[in-house]
Amino acid sequence: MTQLFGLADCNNFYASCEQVFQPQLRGKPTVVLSNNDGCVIARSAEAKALGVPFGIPHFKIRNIPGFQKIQVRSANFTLYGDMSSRVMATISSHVPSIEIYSIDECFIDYNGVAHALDNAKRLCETVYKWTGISICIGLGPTKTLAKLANQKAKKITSKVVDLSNIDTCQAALAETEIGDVWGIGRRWAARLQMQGIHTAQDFARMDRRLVRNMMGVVGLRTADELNGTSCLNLEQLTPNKQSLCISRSFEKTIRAHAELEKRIHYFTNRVAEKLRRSGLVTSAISIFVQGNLFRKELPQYSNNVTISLGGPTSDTGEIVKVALYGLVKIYQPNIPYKKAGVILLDLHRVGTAPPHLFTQPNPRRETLMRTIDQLNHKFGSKTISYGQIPQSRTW
DNA sequence: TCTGGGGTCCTAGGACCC
DNA sequence: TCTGGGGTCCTAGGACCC
Repeated sequence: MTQLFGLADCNNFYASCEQVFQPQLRGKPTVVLSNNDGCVIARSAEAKALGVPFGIPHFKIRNIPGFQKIQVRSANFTLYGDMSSRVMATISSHVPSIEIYSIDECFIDYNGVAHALDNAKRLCETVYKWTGISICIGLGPTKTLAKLANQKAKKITSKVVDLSNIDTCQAALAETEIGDVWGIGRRWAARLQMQGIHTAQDFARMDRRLVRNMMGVVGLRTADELNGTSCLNLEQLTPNKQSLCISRSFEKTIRAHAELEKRIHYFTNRVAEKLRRSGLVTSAISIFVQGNLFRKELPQYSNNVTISLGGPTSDTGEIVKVALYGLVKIYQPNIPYKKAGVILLDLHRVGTAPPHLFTQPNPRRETLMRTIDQLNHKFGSKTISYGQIPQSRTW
Protein backbone atom coordinates (compact mmCIF):
# COMPACT_ATOMS: atom_id res chain seq x y z
CA MET A 1 0.00 0.00 0.00
CA THR A 2 1.33 3.39 -0.89
CA GLN A 3 1.88 5.58 2.11
CA LEU A 4 2.04 9.32 2.49
CA PHE A 5 4.60 11.00 4.71
CA GLY A 6 5.03 14.68 5.39
CA LEU A 7 8.14 16.44 6.61
CA ALA A 8 7.64 19.82 8.22
CA ASP A 9 10.75 21.90 8.77
CA CYS A 10 11.05 25.35 10.33
CA ASN A 11 12.82 27.86 8.11
CA ASN A 12 16.12 29.15 9.53
CA PHE A 13 14.82 28.09 12.91
CA TYR A 14 17.16 29.75 15.42
CA ALA A 15 17.36 32.95 13.41
CA SER A 16 13.55 32.96 13.06
CA CYS A 17 13.14 32.58 16.83
CA GLU A 18 15.35 35.63 17.38
CA GLN A 19 13.34 37.59 14.83
CA VAL A 20 10.06 36.64 16.51
CA PHE A 21 11.21 37.93 19.88
CA GLN A 22 13.14 40.93 18.57
CA PRO A 23 10.93 42.47 15.88
CA GLN A 24 13.61 45.01 15.01
CA LEU A 25 15.54 42.11 13.46
CA ARG A 26 12.81 41.29 10.95
CA GLY A 27 13.90 41.85 7.38
CA LYS A 28 17.52 42.24 8.48
CA PRO A 29 20.34 39.75 7.87
CA THR A 30 20.51 37.91 11.21
CA VAL A 31 22.86 35.14 12.30
CA VAL A 32 23.03 33.05 15.47
CA LEU A 33 26.36 31.88 16.89
CA SER A 34 27.31 28.61 18.57
CA ASN A 35 28.57 28.25 22.13
CA ASN A 36 31.46 30.60 22.97
CA ASP A 37 30.20 32.61 19.99
CA GLY A 38 32.47 30.38 17.91
CA CYS A 39 30.75 30.08 14.56
CA VAL A 40 27.51 30.69 12.68
CA ILE A 41 24.89 27.99 13.21
CA ALA A 42 21.81 29.73 11.81
CA ARG A 43 21.18 32.41 9.20
CA SER A 44 18.04 34.32 8.31
CA ALA A 45 17.00 34.42 4.65
CA GLU A 46 18.54 37.89 4.38
CA ALA A 47 21.86 36.63 5.81
CA LYS A 48 21.89 33.76 3.31
CA ALA A 49 21.22 36.25 0.52
CA LEU A 50 24.26 38.24 1.67
CA GLY A 51 26.32 35.08 1.22
CA VAL A 52 27.03 34.17 4.85
CA PRO A 53 28.00 30.47 4.76
CA PHE A 54 26.89 27.98 7.40
CA GLY A 55 29.59 27.24 9.99
CA ILE A 56 31.77 30.24 9.21
CA PRO A 57 33.82 31.37 12.26
CA HIS A 58 32.59 34.55 13.87
CA PHE A 59 35.81 36.43 13.15
CA LYS A 60 35.52 35.80 9.42
CA ILE A 61 32.13 37.49 9.11
CA ARG A 62 33.84 40.83 8.55
CA ASN A 63 35.32 39.54 5.31
CA ILE A 64 31.83 39.38 3.81
CA PRO A 65 30.82 42.39 1.74
CA GLY A 66 28.05 44.26 3.56
CA PHE A 67 28.94 42.67 6.91
CA GLN A 68 28.08 45.89 8.78
CA LYS A 69 24.39 45.15 8.22
CA ILE A 70 24.59 41.67 9.77
CA GLN A 71 22.89 41.33 13.15
CA VAL A 72 24.76 38.84 15.29
CA ARG A 73 23.18 37.03 18.26
CA SER A 74 24.47 34.49 20.77
CA ALA A 75 22.43 31.28 20.88
CA ASN A 76 19.61 30.94 23.40
CA PHE A 77 18.80 27.24 23.33
CA THR A 78 16.23 27.43 26.12
CA LEU A 79 14.19 29.83 24.03
CA TYR A 80 14.52 27.67 20.91
CA GLY A 81 13.42 24.57 22.82
CA ASP A 82 10.36 26.40 24.05
CA MET A 83 9.46 27.67 20.57
CA SER A 84 9.97 24.19 19.20
CA SER A 85 7.40 22.78 21.64
CA ARG A 86 4.86 25.38 20.51
CA VAL A 87 5.40 24.62 16.83
CA MET A 88 5.20 20.85 17.39
CA ALA A 89 2.03 21.18 19.48
CA THR A 90 0.40 23.27 16.76
CA ILE A 91 1.25 20.78 14.03
CA SER A 92 0.27 17.84 16.17
CA SER A 93 -3.20 19.26 16.80
CA HIS A 94 -3.95 19.37 13.04
CA VAL A 95 -2.78 15.95 11.78
CA PRO A 96 -3.30 12.29 12.78
CA SER A 97 0.18 11.86 14.28
CA ILE A 98 3.74 13.15 14.13
CA GLU A 99 7.25 11.99 14.88
CA ILE A 100 9.44 14.75 16.30
CA TYR A 101 12.71 14.28 14.46
CA SER A 102 14.77 17.23 15.65
CA ILE A 103 14.31 20.59 17.33
CA ASP A 104 12.93 22.09 14.10
CA GLU A 105 11.57 19.14 12.15
CA CYS A 106 8.86 16.54 12.38
CA PHE A 107 7.54 13.78 10.15
CA ILE A 108 3.78 13.76 9.68
CA ASP A 109 1.47 10.81 9.05
CA TYR A 110 -0.70 11.91 6.12
CA ASN A 111 -2.19 8.50 5.43
CA GLY A 112 -5.91 8.74 4.81
CA VAL A 113 -5.91 12.55 4.97
CA ALA A 114 -8.06 13.95 2.18
CA HIS A 115 -6.51 16.73 0.07
CA ALA A 116 -3.19 16.42 1.88
CA LEU A 117 -1.60 19.14 -0.24
CA ASP A 118 -4.20 21.78 0.68
CA ASN A 119 -4.19 20.56 4.23
CA ALA A 120 -0.43 21.07 4.42
CA LYS A 121 -0.67 24.56 2.96
CA ARG A 122 -3.25 25.56 5.57
CA LEU A 123 -1.05 24.05 8.27
CA CYS A 124 1.87 26.26 7.22
CA GLU A 125 -0.35 29.32 7.54
CA THR A 126 -1.69 28.24 10.93
CA VAL A 127 1.76 27.60 12.38
CA TYR A 128 2.92 31.01 11.19
CA LYS A 129 -0.15 32.70 12.64
CA TRP A 130 0.09 30.95 16.00
CA THR A 131 3.87 31.01 16.55
CA GLY A 132 5.42 33.49 14.12
CA ILE A 133 7.62 30.69 12.74
CA SER A 134 7.56 29.99 9.02
CA ILE A 135 7.60 26.31 8.03
CA CYS A 136 7.69 24.32 4.78
CA ILE A 137 6.19 20.87 4.24
CA GLY A 138 7.30 18.16 1.81
CA LEU A 139 5.05 15.21 0.94
CA GLY A 140 6.09 11.85 -0.44
CA PRO A 141 5.54 8.08 -0.31
CA THR A 142 8.68 7.58 1.84
CA LYS A 143 10.47 9.61 4.48
CA THR A 144 13.45 10.15 2.20
CA LEU A 145 11.21 11.50 -0.57
CA ALA A 146 9.30 13.69 1.91
CA LYS A 147 12.68 15.16 2.94
CA LEU A 148 13.55 15.77 -0.68
CA ALA A 149 10.14 17.36 -1.29
CA ASN A 150 10.78 19.64 1.67
CA GLN A 151 14.03 20.89 0.11
CA LYS A 152 12.09 21.75 -3.04
CA ALA A 153 9.39 23.41 -0.96
CA LYS A 154 11.97 25.76 0.58
CA LYS A 155 12.55 27.25 -2.85
CA ILE A 156 8.95 28.15 -3.72
CA THR A 157 6.47 30.61 -2.27
CA SER A 158 3.62 28.12 -1.73
CA LYS A 159 5.83 26.30 0.86
CA VAL A 160 4.49 22.82 0.05
CA VAL A 161 5.67 20.23 -2.51
CA ASP A 162 4.15 16.81 -3.13
CA LEU A 163 6.25 14.10 -4.78
CA SER A 164 3.64 11.31 -4.77
CA ASN A 165 3.24 11.64 -8.51
CA ILE A 166 5.78 9.47 -10.31
CA ASP A 167 6.65 11.98 -13.04
CA THR A 168 7.04 14.88 -10.65
CA CYS A 169 9.17 12.66 -8.47
CA GLN A 170 11.49 11.56 -11.28
CA ALA A 171 11.97 15.17 -12.35
CA ALA A 172 12.86 16.11 -8.77
CA LEU A 173 15.32 13.22 -8.46
CA ALA A 174 17.02 14.21 -11.70
CA GLU A 175 17.64 17.76 -10.49
CA THR A 176 18.80 16.83 -6.98
CA GLU A 177 22.53 16.52 -6.42
CA ILE A 178 23.56 13.25 -4.82
CA GLY A 179 25.02 15.02 -1.77
CA ASP A 180 21.64 16.64 -1.04
CA VAL A 181 19.94 13.31 -0.46
CA TRP A 182 19.05 12.57 3.17
CA GLY A 183 21.47 9.85 4.32
CA ILE A 184 24.21 10.66 1.79
CA GLY A 185 26.87 12.70 3.55
CA ARG A 186 30.05 14.33 2.28
CA ARG A 187 32.10 11.11 2.20
CA TRP A 188 29.66 9.03 0.24
CA ALA A 189 28.82 11.90 -2.10
CA ALA A 190 32.49 12.22 -3.06
CA ARG A 191 32.90 8.49 -3.62
CA LEU A 192 29.70 8.19 -5.62
CA GLN A 193 30.60 11.14 -7.80
CA MET A 194 33.91 9.48 -8.65
CA GLN A 195 31.85 6.59 -9.94
CA GLY A 196 29.76 8.85 -12.14
CA ILE A 197 26.77 9.03 -9.79
CA HIS A 198 25.89 12.71 -9.70
CA THR A 199 22.15 12.98 -9.06
CA ALA A 200 19.58 11.33 -6.81
CA GLN A 201 18.19 9.74 -9.96
CA ASP A 202 21.57 8.22 -10.90
CA PHE A 203 21.74 6.73 -7.43
CA ALA A 204 18.16 5.42 -7.47
CA ARG A 205 18.92 3.63 -10.75
CA MET A 206 22.10 1.94 -9.49
CA ASP A 207 22.20 -1.84 -9.26
CA ARG A 208 20.90 -2.81 -5.80
CA ARG A 209 23.64 -5.41 -5.23
CA LEU A 210 26.28 -2.85 -6.05
CA VAL A 211 24.78 -0.39 -3.56
CA ARG A 212 24.56 -3.10 -0.91
CA ASN A 213 28.19 -4.16 -1.40
CA MET A 214 29.49 -0.64 -1.39
CA MET A 215 27.36 1.05 1.27
CA GLY A 216 25.75 -1.69 3.33
CA VAL A 217 22.13 -1.85 4.36
CA VAL A 218 21.98 1.85 5.18
CA GLY A 219 22.80 2.87 1.62
CA LEU A 220 20.44 0.27 0.22
CA ARG A 221 17.60 1.61 2.35
CA THR A 222 18.19 5.12 1.01
CA ALA A 223 18.17 3.84 -2.59
CA ASP A 224 14.96 1.88 -2.04
CA GLU A 225 13.29 4.86 -0.40
CA LEU A 226 14.19 7.07 -3.38
CA ASN A 227 12.47 4.48 -5.56
CA GLY A 228 9.29 4.77 -3.52
CA THR A 229 9.66 1.69 -1.32
CA SER A 230 9.14 2.79 2.25
CA CYS A 231 11.77 1.29 4.60
CA LEU A 232 11.54 3.77 7.48
CA ASN A 233 8.35 3.96 9.51
CA LEU A 234 6.98 6.82 11.50
CA GLU A 235 8.35 6.27 15.01
CA GLN A 236 5.64 7.20 17.49
CA LEU A 237 7.53 6.32 20.65
CA THR A 238 10.60 8.34 21.48
CA PRO A 239 13.36 5.79 21.93
CA ASN A 240 15.30 5.66 25.18
CA LYS A 241 18.48 7.67 25.19
CA GLN A 242 21.70 5.71 24.84
CA SER A 243 24.14 8.40 25.87
CA LEU A 244 24.27 11.90 27.33
CA CYS A 245 27.10 14.31 26.63
CA ILE A 246 28.35 17.70 27.78
CA SER A 247 31.36 19.07 25.95
CA ARG A 248 32.76 22.48 25.20
CA SER A 249 35.55 24.16 23.34
CA PHE A 250 37.59 26.46 25.56
CA GLU A 251 37.81 30.17 24.95
CA LYS A 252 41.60 29.79 25.10
CA THR A 253 43.90 26.80 25.17
CA ILE A 254 44.52 25.12 28.51
CA ARG A 255 47.66 23.25 29.53
CA ALA A 256 47.40 22.78 33.30
CA HIS A 257 45.86 19.67 34.76
CA ALA A 258 44.21 21.71 37.52
CA GLU A 259 42.50 23.92 34.97
CA LEU A 260 41.21 20.95 32.95
CA GLU A 261 40.04 19.36 36.16
CA LYS A 262 37.75 22.35 36.84
CA ARG A 263 36.12 21.94 33.44
CA ILE A 264 35.62 18.22 33.87
CA HIS A 265 34.17 18.93 37.30
CA TYR A 266 31.74 21.39 35.78
CA PHE A 267 30.77 19.18 32.81
CA THR A 268 30.17 16.23 35.10
CA ASN A 269 27.90 18.25 37.39
CA ARG A 270 25.86 19.39 34.37
CA VAL A 271 25.60 16.01 32.69
CA ALA A 272 24.62 14.30 35.96
CA GLU A 273 21.83 16.84 36.41
CA LYS A 274 20.68 16.12 32.89
CA LEU A 275 20.74 12.43 33.75
CA ARG A 276 18.52 12.85 36.81
CA ARG A 277 16.19 15.23 35.02
CA SER A 278 15.67 12.50 32.39
CA GLY A 279 14.94 9.91 35.08
CA LEU A 280 17.95 7.83 34.09
CA VAL A 281 20.94 6.12 35.68
CA THR A 282 24.34 5.41 34.15
CA SER A 283 26.89 2.63 34.62
CA ALA A 284 29.78 3.90 32.51
CA ILE A 285 31.44 7.20 31.77
CA SER A 286 33.69 8.39 29.00
CA ILE A 287 36.03 11.40 29.23
CA PHE A 288 37.76 12.98 26.27
CA VAL A 289 40.29 15.77 25.73
CA GLN A 290 41.36 17.31 22.46
CA GLY A 291 44.04 19.71 21.20
CA ASN A 292 43.40 22.42 18.65
CA LEU A 293 42.61 20.69 15.35
CA PHE A 294 42.82 23.96 13.45
CA ARG A 295 46.37 24.77 14.49
CA LYS A 296 48.42 22.10 12.79
CA GLU A 297 51.67 23.67 13.91
CA LEU A 298 50.83 23.00 17.57
CA PRO A 299 51.41 19.59 19.17
CA GLN A 300 48.35 17.48 18.32
CA TYR A 301 46.96 15.17 20.93
CA SER A 302 43.55 13.78 21.67
CA ASN A 303 42.49 10.88 23.81
CA ASN A 304 39.54 9.35 25.57
CA VAL A 305 38.87 6.73 28.18
CA THR A 306 35.76 4.82 29.18
CA ILE A 307 35.39 3.58 32.74
CA SER A 308 32.75 1.42 34.36
CA LEU A 309 31.07 2.96 37.39
CA GLY A 310 30.62 -0.39 39.12
CA GLY A 311 26.84 -0.26 39.10
CA PRO A 312 24.01 2.02 37.97
CA THR A 313 24.04 5.46 39.60
CA SER A 314 22.98 9.05 39.14
CA ASP A 315 25.05 10.32 42.07
CA THR A 316 27.16 13.30 41.02
CA GLY A 317 29.72 12.52 43.73
CA GLU A 318 30.37 9.01 42.47
CA ILE A 319 30.47 10.09 38.84
CA VAL A 320 32.80 13.02 39.54
CA LYS A 321 35.27 10.77 41.33
CA VAL A 322 35.54 8.45 38.35
CA ALA A 323 35.58 11.31 35.85
CA LEU A 324 38.60 12.91 37.54
CA TYR A 325 40.36 9.56 37.68
CA GLY A 326 39.70 9.22 33.95
CA LEU A 327 41.23 12.64 33.33
CA VAL A 328 44.39 11.62 35.20
CA LYS A 329 44.67 8.61 32.92
CA ILE A 330 44.52 10.56 29.66
CA TYR A 331 46.12 13.86 30.66
CA GLN A 332 49.47 14.65 29.06
CA PRO A 333 51.42 17.70 30.22
CA ASN A 334 52.40 20.54 27.87
CA ILE A 335 49.61 20.01 25.39
CA PRO A 336 47.51 23.03 24.43
CA TYR A 337 44.03 21.61 25.01
CA LYS A 338 41.11 23.24 23.24
CA LYS A 339 38.17 21.01 24.06
CA ALA A 340 37.00 18.38 26.51
CA GLY A 341 33.84 16.52 27.35
CA VAL A 342 32.07 13.99 29.51
CA ILE A 343 29.75 11.29 28.11
CA LEU A 344 27.49 9.08 30.20
CA LEU A 345 26.86 5.63 28.71
CA ASP A 346 24.88 2.49 29.43
CA LEU A 347 21.77 4.40 30.45
CA HIS A 348 18.67 2.89 31.97
CA ARG A 349 15.46 4.28 33.42
CA VAL A 350 15.59 4.48 37.20
CA GLY A 351 14.59 1.11 38.62
CA THR A 352 15.03 -0.84 35.37
CA ALA A 353 18.84 -1.05 35.43
CA PRO A 354 20.35 -4.42 36.28
CA PRO A 355 21.47 -4.00 39.92
CA HIS A 356 25.08 -4.39 40.89
CA LEU A 357 26.17 -7.28 43.05
CA PHE A 358 28.14 -5.34 45.63
CA THR A 359 26.61 -1.88 45.80
CA GLN A 360 23.35 -0.92 47.41
CA PRO A 361 21.25 2.14 46.61
CA ASN A 362 21.75 4.81 49.25
CA PRO A 363 18.54 6.71 50.06
CA ARG A 364 20.42 9.48 51.85
CA ARG A 365 22.54 10.18 48.79
CA GLU A 366 19.43 10.16 46.61
CA THR A 367 17.82 12.75 48.85
CA LEU A 368 20.98 14.83 48.69
CA MET A 369 20.95 14.80 44.86
CA ARG A 370 17.27 15.70 44.81
CA THR A 371 17.94 18.61 47.15
CA ILE A 372 20.85 19.91 45.07
CA ASP A 373 18.70 19.81 41.93
CA GLN A 374 15.83 21.60 43.67
CA LEU A 375 18.10 24.35 44.97
CA ASN A 376 19.68 24.88 41.58
CA HIS A 377 16.28 24.93 39.95
CA LYS A 378 14.96 27.45 42.43
CA PHE A 379 17.95 29.77 42.79
CA GLY A 380 19.82 29.28 39.52
CA SER A 381 22.17 26.60 38.28
CA LYS A 382 25.26 28.02 40.02
CA THR A 383 23.78 27.84 43.50
CA ILE A 384 25.28 24.56 44.56
CA SER A 385 27.59 22.13 42.83
CA TYR A 386 29.77 19.16 43.54
CA GLY A 387 33.45 19.94 43.89
CA GLN A 388 35.51 23.00 43.18
CA ILE A 389 33.80 25.05 40.51
CA PRO A 390 34.76 28.69 41.00
CA GLN A 391 31.74 30.87 41.75
CA SER A 392 33.18 33.63 39.61
CA ARG A 393 33.45 31.34 36.64
CA THR A 394 34.26 33.36 33.52
CA TRP A 395 33.88 30.49 31.08
C1' DT B 1 43.91 36.03 18.21
C1' DC B 2 39.27 33.80 17.05
C1' DT B 3 36.67 27.53 13.96
C1' DG B 4 29.78 24.11 17.90
C1' DG B 5 27.50 20.57 20.48
C1' DG B 6 24.81 16.46 20.86
C1' DG B 7 23.28 12.48 19.08
C1' DT B 8 22.37 7.59 16.17
C1' DC B 9 23.35 3.30 13.63
C1' DC B 10 26.23 -0.21 11.21
C1' DT B 11 30.29 -3.04 10.41
C1' DA B 12 34.49 -5.55 10.95
C1' DG B 13 37.33 -7.96 13.77
C1' DG B 14 38.76 -10.13 18.01
C1' DA B 15 37.76 -12.89 22.12
C1' DC B 16 35.41 -16.46 23.66
C1' DC B 17 32.02 -20.43 23.83
C1' DC B 18 30.56 -25.38 22.63
C1' DT C 1 49.28 -32.78 1.80
C1' DC C 2 47.18 -30.84 5.60
C1' DT C 3 44.21 -27.07 9.97
C1' DG C 4 35.77 -27.65 11.81
C1' DG C 5 31.64 -25.20 12.11
C1' DG C 6 28.63 -22.31 14.22
C1' DG C 7 27.59 -19.09 17.38
C1' DT C 8 27.56 -14.57 20.74
C1' DC C 9 29.29 -10.42 22.68
C1' DC C 10 32.08 -6.40 22.80
C1' DT C 11 34.61 -2.52 20.93
C1' DA C 12 36.59 0.84 17.82
C1' DG C 13 35.92 3.29 13.99
C1' DG C 14 33.34 5.21 10.35
C1' DA C 15 29.44 6.92 8.44
C1' DC C 16 25.37 9.80 9.05
C1' DC C 17 21.88 13.40 11.15
C1' DC C 18 20.37 18.19 13.10
